[in-house]
Formats: sequence, C-alpha cells, structure tokens
Amino acid sequence: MDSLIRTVRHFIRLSDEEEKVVAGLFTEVFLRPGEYFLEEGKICRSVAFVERGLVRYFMTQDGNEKTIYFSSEGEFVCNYSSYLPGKPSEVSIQAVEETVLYVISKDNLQRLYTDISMGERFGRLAIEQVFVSSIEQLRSLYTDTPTERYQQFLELYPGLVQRIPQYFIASYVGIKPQSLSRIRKRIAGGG
Amino acid sequence: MDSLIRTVRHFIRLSDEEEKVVAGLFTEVFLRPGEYFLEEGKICRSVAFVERGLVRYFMTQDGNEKTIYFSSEGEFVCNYSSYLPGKPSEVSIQAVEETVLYVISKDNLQRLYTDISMGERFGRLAIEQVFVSSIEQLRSLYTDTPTERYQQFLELYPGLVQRIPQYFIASYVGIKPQSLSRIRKRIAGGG
DNA sequence: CGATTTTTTGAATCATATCAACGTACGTGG
DNA sequence: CCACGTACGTTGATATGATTCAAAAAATCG
Repeated sequence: MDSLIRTVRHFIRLSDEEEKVVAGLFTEVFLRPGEYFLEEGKICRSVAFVERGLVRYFMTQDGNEKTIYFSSEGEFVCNYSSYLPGKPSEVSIQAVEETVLYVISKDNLQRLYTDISMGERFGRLAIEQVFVSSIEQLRSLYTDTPTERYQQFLELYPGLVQRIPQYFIASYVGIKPQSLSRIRKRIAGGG
Repeated sequence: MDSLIRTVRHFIRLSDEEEKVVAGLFTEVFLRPGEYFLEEGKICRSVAFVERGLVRYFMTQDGNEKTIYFSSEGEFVCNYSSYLPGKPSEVSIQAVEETVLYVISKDNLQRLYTDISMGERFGRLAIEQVFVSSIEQLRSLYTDTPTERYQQFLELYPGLVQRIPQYFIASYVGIKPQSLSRIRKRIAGGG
C-alpha cells in the first residue's frame, strides 16, 4: 500500500494512526487482462487506486467498443458519472494488463472523509487532479488532429503501444483502426 | 445572492451566521457582452457563480476562436487547469450576454474551506458536479455526431440559438460555421 | 441608409469511414 | 511439429462528410 499512502500524503497530512485507518479502508484487488473493475449497466460503488498495471474505460456502441480513457499507475479509477449520482454505468472499466488495484467502497470513502481530519480536503484535491486531466483530454479533442493525439498517446503511455491492441488506441484517439494504421504508416514514412 | 446561497445550501448545511460569512466572501461582478472573466495568458485566480447570463470558454488557434464550453445560470465558472496549478490560462472566459457573476478569490475560497464547518465538503461536491458535466461532454464528443451534438445543444440551452452567433455553437459542436449551416439546413428540410 | 458582421451557398478538396480482402501472428489440437 | 482457426493489422477502392476558398445573401449596428 506504500504508493497509495504516499499519494494520500502528497495531498494531506496523515498521522501514523490515520495512516493505518486509511490502509484499512482499502482492499487489494488483482485483475487479469480482460477482467472488469466495472461493467456497463451496473452501478459504480467504489473507487480504486492503480498500484500496478493499466485499465481502460470503454463504451459499447452499435456492437463495437469505444475506448475513451486509460488509467495507469498512481491514478484513481472510477466512473464518477455512475458513482456520484448512483446511476447505472454507461461505460465499462477493464484491466488491459495484469493490474493491482486498491479499492475503497463508497461507505469506506465516506468514512475516510469524516474520520480522517483532512479527509474532505483529500477528496477535493484528488478529484481536482482527475478533473484537470479530463479537461486536458477535452481540449485535445477540440484542437488536436488524430495524428497529434496518437503521438501524444505515445508520449503519455510510453511502451504501451507494444502491449495493447491498436484498436484500443484508435478509439481513444477518436478514429477507426484502419485509419490509425494509415496514420502510423504516414508517420513511419515521410513524417 | 439568494440563488448562490441556495446552491451552497443544496450541498451543505449552513448556519445563519455562516451564511453571512459566505455571502461576504463573494463580490458581485457585472459583465456586458464581450467582456472577460478571464483572458488567455493570465492566471485564473478566482471562481465565479453565474447569477444571470451566460459565458463561453474559448481558445484562439491559428487566428480564429474555438468555443469549447458554456456556463449558464446556477453554474460555477473557472478554468481549473489554470486556477489549480496556477499556470497561465490557455482559454479565455467571456460573457456572451449581459451577465451577473458572484466572484470569489482564491484566498476567500480557502477561507470558505476552512472557516465554514462543511466548507471542504462543499468544495468537493461542487467540483464533482462540474466534473460530471465535463465527462458527459467528453462522452458526447466520442460517440455523438455533430448533428446530434447540435441538437443536444438546443435542448441544453433552449432559446439561446436566437441570441448568440452561430459560430460559437459551431465550434462547441466541433465543426466549422459553414458545416453547421448545412446541418441546420438538413435538419430543417428532410428531418 | 451604409458599413460591418454573420450566415448561406457553391465547387473543389481532403481526411476519415466503410466495405471487403488479404496478410500476419498466435495458440490450440491433431 | 505442423495445420488450422481466430484475432489483429494492413491495404485497396469507394463513399461520406467536413473543410476550404470564394462569393453572395441576410442580419445587425451605428
């Protein structure tokens, strides 16, 4: 739980006693590639911290999947659109590779907010961080070309291209696999 | 300040005394159409609540503006990508019509967090709400066509089409004004 | 009313989508 | 160890929809 506690400490001060409380609120969950943290139609009732590995968020539309987001080491995982209002989720969250999560239930997160002295502050700062990264993704969708977005993906998740199917990346970039294939060819060739 | 206090009360309990404190932390700001809450390149140092009117977020790219977001009555306005890390803003926030804002400085917001008993909770809940709407916009960009997004805009901001230039809406939808004009023609015609 | 801004329209162009076929890699079972 | 099936990636031809450039029409403002 080291990296989780370190992350909490990055946001707020924790007494040694509180550290134990926090650690006790999370449970370790192992996911093999393809296993789910959240399935479409179900209500998201927990938040997770990625200790190791990678997950993707995807939606099913007209029979095929659209990957819209990735979360990797050190990031928090949750579909807040389902978790916060308690509505059935429109997206699934699935492990892309061998993944270790520290999962906290809604009830336990409430306890963290109330029992830890700076708990609410932690909640606010953590969500602010996730929020800023989603704004950046929005900006990129508005202003960057698919080619640029693919290259940014390469920088953001180095080494990942080799490990995951290209059609995950294609839909994250906002295009079809065939088009990504052509873009890659163009990049490799003339520039 | 009624609607602001009502919104705060929607999230947390406020004593009568705290209500006065909160009201004292905000200042009323009037903006005429075209005036700015935040200009590109400057650091966003406050958060605002829209009492009346409408603002747009836009970026300048290759000489022309791209509107990426609107905030209207009852919503909080801030470029968190600038406000939170204290970096120069890449976007401007501008009044589209006659707008009344209640503005709170970063310092005063900190006071709200610390001096109001459930202040941190309010901060968390308020940003959660904004966050969920940005996720919805992301989802829409990934899965909806420009035509669908335009129709959703009509539903989301009814009556606004008549009051603001179409090229604001076009870039919000993610297309050029000429294309929106053609889409509108298609919708008006065959369906 | 005249000037300026915004919207519409047309024609040509560009990029991605689509449909379909083929190539390649991987893993399983014979 | 090889043959086969499946999943993934590439490629080609064509279609679709948005973009671009340009100009005209319509709306807005002083």
